[in-house]
Amino acid sequence: MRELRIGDLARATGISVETVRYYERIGLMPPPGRTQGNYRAYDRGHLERLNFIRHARTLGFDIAEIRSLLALAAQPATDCAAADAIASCHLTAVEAKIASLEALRAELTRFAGQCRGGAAADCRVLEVLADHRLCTGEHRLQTPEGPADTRRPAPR
Amino acid sequence: MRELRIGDLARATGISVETVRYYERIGLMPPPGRTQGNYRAYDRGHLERLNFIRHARTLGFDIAEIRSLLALAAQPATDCAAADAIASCHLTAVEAKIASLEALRAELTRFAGQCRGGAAADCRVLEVLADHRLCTGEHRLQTPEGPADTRRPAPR
DNA sequence: CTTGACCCTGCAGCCGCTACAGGGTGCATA
DNA sequence: TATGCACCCTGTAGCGGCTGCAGGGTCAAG
Repeated sequence: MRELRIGDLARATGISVETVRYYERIGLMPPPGRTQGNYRAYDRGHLERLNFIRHARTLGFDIAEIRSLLALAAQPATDCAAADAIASCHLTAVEAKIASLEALRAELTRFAGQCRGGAAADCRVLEVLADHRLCTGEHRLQTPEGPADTRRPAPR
Repeated sequence: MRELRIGDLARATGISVETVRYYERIGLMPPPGRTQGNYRAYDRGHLERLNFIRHARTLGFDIAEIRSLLALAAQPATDCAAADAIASCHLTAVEAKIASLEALRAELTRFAGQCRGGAAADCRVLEVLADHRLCTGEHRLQTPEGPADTRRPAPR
């Protein structure tokens, strides 16, 4: 099988050339051999490793986790429990993130899209942001009697 | 009401002192007045603005969105539709993120926590990462650094 | 007069890339 | 042989949204 240039590797995995070089720089990919013209020359092992990395990134594992998983995969005799622990821990984190985003969605649906076309002074969105207690269901305008913007305008 | 030091503002909003200074640096907070000892001196307007920012960040708005929302809030006469559009757009993004995380969770639950205590060579987690097609239900071993087999290289 | 809490500026680092600039290589075509 | 073009190289800087630190200044209490 022919040697692979970095662009071949990129096309084969869907990872950009710059990112492949970045992975090498941070030690996630081993430095490949070089051609006479100083081009990186990859083999099938590199391709498989990069695919492994891509799959793991797609699943949301961070670089440190991937490093550990690669180390475990490189030693087939070790106990698999460590790999399972990483995955389970990651699953828990994903579930937590989903929960917090769902809470966010609940709050946003409470006021987004409720525009009645009025002026900003009556805007439900801006009201809620100005006084977060409104999120809990109350509905009162917070703009004080004086103009809300006695402060200087934001620079820039 | 007394002037507020940056630490007072931080305590009152739950935003760190460093972050308040950062918001000033990027023009999200207007530069406050200074005391004789060159301390920042904030007033109630600053406190309200910072609370607005915190609420918006809590809801996941990014800095650019917050800048727009603040600009709209500062001009009570303008049409509120713009604010509503920002919020609705953000809601859509949140929903998309939830959907993609749920897909992730589905994949992860398919193999995380299935450790039978064996060696890494038989590890379901590492198998899946080495050959993502396994996610769809197949079950065959493929160590990433292992000897080249007859599997064809990934297309694309 | 000293202690300690607070404040100041400026800059570097985090993560995971991404995007240049400024040059070299390799192959097909005129 | 010359030319063009796609590809490759190194190095560096930037993104967003902070966070942390060094090395100093200020201020009120004891």
